This record gives sequence, structure tokens and C-alpha cells, in this order.
Amino acid sequence: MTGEDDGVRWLAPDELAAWMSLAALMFKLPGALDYQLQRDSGLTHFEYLVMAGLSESPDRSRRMSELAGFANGSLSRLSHVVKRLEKRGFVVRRPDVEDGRITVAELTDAGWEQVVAAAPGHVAAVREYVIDALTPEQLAQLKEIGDAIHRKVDPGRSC
Amino acid sequence: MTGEDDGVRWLAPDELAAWMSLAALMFKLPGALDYQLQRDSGLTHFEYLVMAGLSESPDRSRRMSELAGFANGSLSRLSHVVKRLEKRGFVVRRPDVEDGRITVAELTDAGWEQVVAAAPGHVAAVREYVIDALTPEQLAQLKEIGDAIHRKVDPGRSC
DNA sequence: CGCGATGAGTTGAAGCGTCAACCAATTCGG
DNA sequence: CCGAATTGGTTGACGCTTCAACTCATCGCG
Repeated sequence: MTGEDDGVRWLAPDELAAWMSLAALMFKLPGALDYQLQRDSGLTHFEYLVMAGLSESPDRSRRMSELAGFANGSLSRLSHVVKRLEKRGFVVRRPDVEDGRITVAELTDAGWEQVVAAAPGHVAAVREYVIDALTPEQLAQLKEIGDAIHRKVDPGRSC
Repeated sequence: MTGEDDGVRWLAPDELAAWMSLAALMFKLPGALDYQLQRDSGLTHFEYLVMAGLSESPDRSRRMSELAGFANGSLSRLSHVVKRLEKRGFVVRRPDVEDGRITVAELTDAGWEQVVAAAPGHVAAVREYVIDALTPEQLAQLKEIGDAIHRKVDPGRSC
């Protein structure tokens, strides 16, 4: 299926190898990170990202759409997730005072404690799977590669 | 949250940058590839992988568990997906003659045409987003990096 | 002012993935 | 050989994500 001259630029062996390596990584890494967080802290990676995003913000609060962008998710997804987190007591929602369309989510004390408790394990997992698996040069290369791909996939965001 | 001596090895700025780059990539790339396949061929990336896996096999057929490994998915997931593909007429299932426990999935003619039609667009997307975004050196680096991470995440598979 | 257009979020239904329970066929120990 | 353990796969229920429809608030323009 790769030899014919059908006008398609199929992948050369080394290109294929690199792609397969990236593909395998893309499929396994999220699962591994999710598994660790779920097991040790009862949180999805996405839930963790949301709460971590809030924990770093002034007043531990942030508007929904901003938070969605930070966590790489749709507004709808965030809305559902925040509703669940609210039900669990980790977050509260309230309309913005200045612009009634805006909803700001705020981390509760219980939520704060939850993130603080979850963070070390998560960082350790990232370290184990990624950072400590690579040399410093590879880490620098990875950043360049990631940025290059990211620019192609999502050209709008790089402005 | 990074300054205290709490026994946790937090990420240094360059480590964080590399990780964020990889994280963004991991979340956006699958979506972008899925979107292209879904739009142009009505297939999930996973469905495509399954059918591509079959198309490369002798007799266009392969046993379920093998196929699941190839497509990086659980057997259960594959079973559901193959059931849907069967309903769409792209695949048929039958028990193995030698060992009745084994199920082999086989690509139908319609399925074959579907993959053949979908492949060029998918390869073009991979090229656009990944291969052509990188220099040959970066491609080689990516393979090494991916393999290194993969070894940490899933040590069993490398035997 | 008043009213249509736009923007921010929410909601409900539908589809997909995971998990655990399950079934069927085969193998192995006695 | 016969029954138990193992292997390969399927199923149903549940939870999460997506998509499209919707609500409500604000903005802009006549």
C-alpha cells in the first residue's frame, strides 16, 4: 500500500517510526497520569487541572471561559465538571458583579486542601514518566518540538 | 507554592515549560486528528486504526486481542467498536476454526474501500501537523524522546 | 429608550469508554 | 476422561464528553 504512485506522500520508514512513537505516547501517557491521580486523590486529570488553575489565581477564583482555556477543554465540559466539583464541595460558582453574564468559579478551603494534597503525587508522576526519563538536552528538544507541532495544530493560540 | 522545602521536587522553569508544551500537544493533537477523520470520512481515529490494522493483515483479518493491542485499546472497547463497525457493514466477526474462544475480525470490501478512501487524508494530516512541522533532526529526536517516555510509562511492552 | 444582535454559560440527550460481571471454549491435573 | 481453572471475548450499566438548543445579560444602533 506504500509503493504505488498515487499522488499521496506516504510516510517514509523513519517518519513512520517517529510518528508511531509519538502516537503511542499520546495514547498511553494521559491514561497513566489519569490513573495515578484517580487512584491517589480521586480526581480526573481534567478536574485536577481546573482546581490547580483556580489555586494559582488571585482570590482562588477565575471566570469559566478563562478556566476552560487554561485546562484545554470546552466551556460545556467545564460547566459539567464544575457542577460536579461544586456538588463535592470543592468549588463554588457565582455570577460576576460587574457583568452578569460572567460566572466566576472559586476554590473552597476543602478544594484547596484537595489540590495541595494531590499535587505532590501528580508532580512525582510527571517527573517519573517524563522529566526524569529524559536528558536535559532532550527536554529542551521536546519543548521545541512540542511548540512546533502546537503552532501547526492550533495556529490561532500562538498570538 | 514552589518555594517551600516540603520534600517535593517541584518542576524547574525549563522542566515546566517542556512539560506544558508536551501537555498541550497531548491534548490538542488527538482532537485535531480525530476531527479531520470524522469530518472527511466519518471515522473515529480509533475506528480508523482498527480498520487500518485489518487492512494490513493477511486475509484482511486478525484476532480481537491482537487488534486491540495494535490499536492501543482495551479488548472491551474494541468489542464495542467492532460491533458498531459490523453494523455499518465494514467488518465481520467469526469464531476461529481451531480455537472456538478466539474471534477473528475481517474487513469487508466496503470496509476496505472506506480505509483506502480515508488513508490519504489522514496521512496528510499527520504530515501537516507533525512530520512537516519538524526538521529531520527533530524527527529523530522525537522518536528517541517518545521511546524513552514510553519505556517509563509502560515498561512491560518493551520486551 | 427599545429592540435585535452578540456573548457567556447552562442544560439535556446521545454516543463512547470503562469497569465488573458474565459466558463459552479449552486446557490441565488427577 | 471429568471437573476445575484459565483464556478470550461479550455485555450492560454507569460516568464523562460532545453537540445543539436554550437562557439570560449586555451591547449597539436607530
